[in-house]
Amino acid sequence: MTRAPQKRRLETRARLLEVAAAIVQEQGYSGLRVEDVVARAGVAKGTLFSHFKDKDGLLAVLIGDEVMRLLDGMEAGAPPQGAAELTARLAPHLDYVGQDRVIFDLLLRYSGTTAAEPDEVVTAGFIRQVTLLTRWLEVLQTAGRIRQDQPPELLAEGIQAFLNHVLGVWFCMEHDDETPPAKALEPYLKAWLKPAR
Amino acid sequence: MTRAPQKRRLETRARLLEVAAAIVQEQGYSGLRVEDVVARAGVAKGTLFSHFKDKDGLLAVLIGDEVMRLLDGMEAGAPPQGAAELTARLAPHLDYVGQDRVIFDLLLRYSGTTAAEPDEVVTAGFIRQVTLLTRWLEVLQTAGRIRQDQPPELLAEGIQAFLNHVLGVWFCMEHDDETPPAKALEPYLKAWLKPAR
DNA sequence: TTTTATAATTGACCGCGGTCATTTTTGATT
DNA sequence: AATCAAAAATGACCGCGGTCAATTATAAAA
Repeated sequence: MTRAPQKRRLETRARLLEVAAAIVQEQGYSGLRVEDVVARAGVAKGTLFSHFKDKDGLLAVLIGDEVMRLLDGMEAGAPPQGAAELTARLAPHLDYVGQDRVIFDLLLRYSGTTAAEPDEVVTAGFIRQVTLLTRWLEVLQTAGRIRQDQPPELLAEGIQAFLNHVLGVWFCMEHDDETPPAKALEPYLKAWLKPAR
Repeated sequence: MTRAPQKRRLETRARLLEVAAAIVQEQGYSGLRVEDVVARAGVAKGTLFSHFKDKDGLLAVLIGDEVMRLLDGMEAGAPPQGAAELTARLAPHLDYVGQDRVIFDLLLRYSGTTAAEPDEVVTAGFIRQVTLLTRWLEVLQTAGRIRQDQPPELLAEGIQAFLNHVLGVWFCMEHDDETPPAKALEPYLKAWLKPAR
């Protein structure tokens, strides 16, 4: 008979996340070192890896939480009225992911998965985002403001592809180019959602 | 006055690449360890890092070469006659990249760059692929077989986005799903290139 | 040939993520 | 209280990518 996780353990886990979030706040995602986290949390290194599969597993929870918060904001507002407005609604997401390559890499690594395990907040976020997009697109389709010849799921996943594309280009440019992701996304969305005969 | 790289140095570099390619052949990209390469090449570790920025830099050359070979094959054949045939022409690329996550990650990291440095074969390959796609799409446009309302460059880069998308999903599935990237790509291409009013 | 500046190479060393046999804590059982 | 098994935590240890001051090889200058 296996026992449920005890209170003390959950506290430790919470403290680890708390400390990690604080360090990210101070030094950015790329500055997060496992040794710092465990030191400030007052636990041994092995403990961290008993709570999270690896460093990415820890980051996934942090980033997943943030994505969830962004999605709360997106869901709260009114659905977009047209293809152009869609870009604006996605801008917060692009801004967040675009600020640090670590976020982007991690989201890419997990964002295609459909099976959601307890800790996989990232995966859950991905599913939620595609679901939200699909719902929006359905509305736009019935309103006749975008193409109707494709299922909304396909269109939604296509938008995901474009999101990642413009972000990938953004990071490869190393910010020489001053075209922010949100701006770069527009032509793709316009062409992708344009009504077809 | 700086001197040109000497013969001996070039030989060392060539030997490193040779050995690395052999090890990849035997154990796959993920099995490549820097220590093995330098051991079999008969040089010190530091030497490798004077020839390549880091491990990825070495892999980039290997993978870039392979991509170039694939592109030779693509350019040799006749251009595709329609949107559907495009998928088939891209299949070799998808098969190659889809075989190992390391390849995918590395190509993603570099594939957005436009500035090509001497060693950046990956970048050169990316540019060449987009150029080739653009040329094909131009032909298809004048033949009236795909949409004409968007510049071929945009359509080409959109295809890149879809390529990466289906590959990303492919790797996240960990091969539970039996839909190969080439198959998954089709609906996106059809919808993306479909003539619009 | 000797000297000299620079190119090329070396390998001890470091940082950091991750492991695992061992120890400590905990909560149920007698 | 004493005993015991499972859970949790520990920290010495490892693998491996990457660095850099020191050393050696090389080609031009004197």
